[in-house]
Amino acid sequence: MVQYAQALDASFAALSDATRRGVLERLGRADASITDLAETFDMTLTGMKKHVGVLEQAGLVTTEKIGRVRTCKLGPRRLEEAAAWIERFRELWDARFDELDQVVEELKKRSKSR
Amino acid sequence: MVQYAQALDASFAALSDATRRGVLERLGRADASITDLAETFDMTLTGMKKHVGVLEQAGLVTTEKIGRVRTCKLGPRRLEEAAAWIERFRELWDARFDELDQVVEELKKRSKSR
DNA sequence: CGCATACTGAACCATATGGTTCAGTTTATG
DNA sequence: CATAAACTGAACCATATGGTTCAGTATGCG
Repeated sequence: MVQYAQALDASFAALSDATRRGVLERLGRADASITDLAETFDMTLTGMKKHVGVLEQAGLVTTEKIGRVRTCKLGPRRLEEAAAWIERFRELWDARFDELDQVVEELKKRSKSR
Repeated sequence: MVQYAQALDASFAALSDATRRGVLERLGRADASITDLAETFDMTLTGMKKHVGVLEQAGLVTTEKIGRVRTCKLGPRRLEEAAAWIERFRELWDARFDELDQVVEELKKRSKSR
């Protein structure tokens, strides 16, 4: 259960940066080298490499170095867990709000009778 | 579009901590005071207050202080955006993998004809 | 070989994060 | 009124994050 939590930590943390979300979208269109990505997001090679490292660590991206070039591509579908967490939580959330809706209805009735 | 990105940053960042995810789940069951939450997660009041602050900042939680007690409850459904981003991305992801399947097929054909 | 390309690693920097303690303030309650 | 409870804010700490520069290493190409 702890590992599961850590995986979620890593996934959500990886998604919490706009540049990294952009990289994921970019890689959704086509594989790219570090240089490609660095240029697209106007950043140094070193900086982009760190972002890719974070994504790779989270399992969202895989990379392979062939010759001089490291090619980045989308990794296995690690977002399933994150999506599942949100989904599970939304159900809970909805249940909670349904409860609140009832309270609101109750208040409306009361204000009318005043 | 920038605000939208920042909202996503905040949502995902808020979810990237196991304690905060736990707080959300806890609040899904019932509203709670800072003291309640601090005890549940074995943490100082001050520490918990910071976590609640992060969740509130991200719009995932709202709080109201009545008398001495600040009551925390789930906020408006801010996770919709986050869920939507992941969902949109998953479609892209699936498309990408389908595409790759096609490329693989293409390569198989070529290698046969060579 | 010689040079350019593509990446890598170390070091550095400013700021953020996750936590603490300690010293208040405000609000019950006996 | 006195004391306890519940929170708040400031200060501090260690570590992480997001970025840079600089100095390499490894590879491809003419």
